[in-house]
Amino acid sequence: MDLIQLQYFKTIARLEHMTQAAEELRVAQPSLSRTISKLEEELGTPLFDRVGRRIKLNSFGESFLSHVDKVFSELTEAKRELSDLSDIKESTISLAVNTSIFMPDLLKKFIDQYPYIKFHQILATTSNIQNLLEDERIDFGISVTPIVSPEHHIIQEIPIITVETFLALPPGHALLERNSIPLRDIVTEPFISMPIGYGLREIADNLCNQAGFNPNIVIESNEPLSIIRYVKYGLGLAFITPLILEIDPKLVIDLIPIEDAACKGTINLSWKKDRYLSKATLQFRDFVIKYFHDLEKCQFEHSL
DNA sequence: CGTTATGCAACTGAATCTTC
DNA sequence: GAAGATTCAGTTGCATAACG
Repeated sequence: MDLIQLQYFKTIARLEHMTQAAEELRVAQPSLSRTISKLEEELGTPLFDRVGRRIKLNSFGESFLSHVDKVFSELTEAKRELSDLSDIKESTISLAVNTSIFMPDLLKKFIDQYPYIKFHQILATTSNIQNLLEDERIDFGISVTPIVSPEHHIIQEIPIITVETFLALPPGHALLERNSIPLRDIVTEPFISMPIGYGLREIADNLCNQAGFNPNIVIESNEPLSIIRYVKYGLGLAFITPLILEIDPKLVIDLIPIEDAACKGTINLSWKKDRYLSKATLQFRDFVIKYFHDLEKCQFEHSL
């Protein structure tokens, strides 16, 4: 039994399709078929049920897969640990986020301090972040809504900053006279919004759902600067967090608090418990916590 | 027709043998 | 003992059979 066989097995178990697995693994389908047959022969039990021209992981296969996953997980951990020990400075940290507003500023400041660390960042929904962490395909998740329940035992999640969502209004808008606005008063207003998948969109959708309406989104953009410009041009209202204004001083817009209680939330940092964290990832985690601590302090001072 | 399994030839790499 | 040749087991890809 060797790692190639286990790698092949893992792929077929995931896809439950021999031809697709062969394509993904870049080997000929017959070779893959033969390799798995030999593995099954060696284990003394079939790992897949052949139903007609379909193959399906059976109970032996499921049991074996959980052990194979552990083997690969151990090897990955070992590689990372050795990489640390040999002081390899080419560390890469992978992240999945559902809010990217502060990422350029955060990463710029981190890379200024740790220029040898590289990043791989993807945008993901809250539930995708949870899956990616569980599969160890990312080191950290950053989300504007909690990704797991507190009793979840695989993922560790900590709130790193409290944020309040405000309404951004165009200059001269009638509602600017008010000190605060209940959501029921803006049911018919047009909105500028982040696309689905972004945290701010999740927050906006949740707020509107709780207030009992679907927002009339006239423009979607994933660029905060564009959203603010559209609002300034009077094309609609937008839900935004003042954090964005702290990070980019060029952005100036009138904000009105929302009366509904649900508009306050936290940005959360999450990672997989019991996983070996390299020096680079530990440095990053500490940096993120401090970054948001400073940002919150700054936000608080401005509000005084 | 699409998918998996099988026969066969070619290739690969490790072990062993031969030659110098 | 080192370098090249040979052997052999295991793996791979191509062609194709079997199957639904």
